[in-house]
Amino acid sequence: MLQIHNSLTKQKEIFTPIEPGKVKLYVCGMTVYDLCHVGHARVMVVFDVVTRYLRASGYEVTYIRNITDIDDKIIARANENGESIQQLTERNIAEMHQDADALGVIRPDQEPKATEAMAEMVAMIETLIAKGYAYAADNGDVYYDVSEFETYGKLSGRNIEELRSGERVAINEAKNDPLDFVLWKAAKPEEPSWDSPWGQGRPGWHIECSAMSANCLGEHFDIHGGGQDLQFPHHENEIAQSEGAHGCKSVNYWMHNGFVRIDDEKMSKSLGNFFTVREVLKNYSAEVIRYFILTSQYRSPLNYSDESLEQAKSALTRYYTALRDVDALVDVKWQDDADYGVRFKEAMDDDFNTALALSVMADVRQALNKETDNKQARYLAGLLNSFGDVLGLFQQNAEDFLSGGNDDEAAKIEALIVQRNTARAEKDWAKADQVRDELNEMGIVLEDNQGKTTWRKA
RNA sequence: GGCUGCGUGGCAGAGUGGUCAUGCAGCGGACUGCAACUCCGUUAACGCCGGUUCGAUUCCGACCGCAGCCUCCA
Repeated sequence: MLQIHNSLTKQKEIFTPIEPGKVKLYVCGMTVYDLCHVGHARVMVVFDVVTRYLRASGYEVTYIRNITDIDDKIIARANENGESIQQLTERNIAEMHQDADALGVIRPDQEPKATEAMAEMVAMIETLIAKGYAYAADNGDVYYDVSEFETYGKLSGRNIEELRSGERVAINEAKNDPLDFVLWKAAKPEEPSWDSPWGQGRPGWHIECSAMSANCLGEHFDIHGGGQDLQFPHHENEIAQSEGAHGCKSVNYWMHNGFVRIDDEKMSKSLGNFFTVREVLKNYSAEVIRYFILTSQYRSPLNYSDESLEQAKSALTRYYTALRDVDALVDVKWQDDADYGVRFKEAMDDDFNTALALSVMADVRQALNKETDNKQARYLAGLLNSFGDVLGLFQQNAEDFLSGGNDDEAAKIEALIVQRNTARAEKDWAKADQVRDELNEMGIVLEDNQGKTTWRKA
């Protein structure tokens, strides 16, 4: 039975969907003013695996991941670049898709954009005002009156008193209370704006997710995910908005993934210590990044380092080496496997423990390497692929992974291998080793197996 | 300051009241012309101090250290 750690209750709970057999999932996606970094990659990969596993478990999943395409940073960046907001956001959306595709992340069923949900947002704000949860200020802004929402703070484990005593609450004279948050911002000159009952303006950040999730999934849905940093205030405010406007519980299970860190510090744009996916891809294949992300449970911090990437690369190389020479059966389903399959399920059912699931796969790999019976070996390889489908691993041809995309050099490498094998046949070891050294310098490792020589990228 | 969470072997990272994680690396061996791959074996851990217990890395408490949130952030 699947258990999910619910941020709302801070404990693992048995997952029960609202509608049997169906799961409605909403994840907060990117604000598209720049390229994705490894932290964004983690969110995408984690919830990709959640979706894949739910589907493999028989659920029909509707997966929504929004795109924030209007906010302060976007406006600022577009101005800096001297381009339109649309140019900036469209380009970054394309870049994001490129990264996500490289990482083997399946596209969400819908990717709603904030700018395409203006009518829904305005309507929701009107409802909130009508119900007394929000007020229009003199300056044209509309604010949410936090004191009106009784359970404000339930997600982040705070109460209004605590928040009020915090040192960093910004002072804003238009608000009745510093804790109130903005639903609608009056337009400043030169800023993009939309019509509203409160004049020209644009939405606050939080309202878009309340509007779009309700729009795509309904007022009450199963799982809402995102990075841990969104828990407060973003998701807290989302609850206040959605539940205030709709008068019902909005989300059953809140899932928050841990941060990617560098030297024990959160990787973030504001700290400037981030690596974009694009940068990392120059040195490591996307699948290595994906494997690295899956080596830790999604709620744990994940420390980014070259060493960790190297470890992931070595581990993945061993899997592909094991898979390379076997003609895997294609119709193997891990769900039918009484040994490894059961252990894999137990791991994944326990709040998507991919780290533990990978250890099961390591056992399968070893069994595969030891297996002398060809039929059984083909089964084990198929099993490994079947697990890989859930984690989004082993989706490429083993040869392609191991050659590291060195196709242009392949002919040269093959020629050198022939040279070396000729030398070996003549027992000219000096010559054979010299050729191998030459290949090593090209970053190519040779493997002599059962009279056959294969190569891979180091 | 308030609120969360965390501290496991060289590194990464699961987990458990009393036999094993696993991966990377290391060491010894088999295989190999030598390597690589693979296999076999192997080393090594549970922040600190108390408490509960027959027994605690695992439960409880104090302490120390770290991170995150309280402001935009995945």
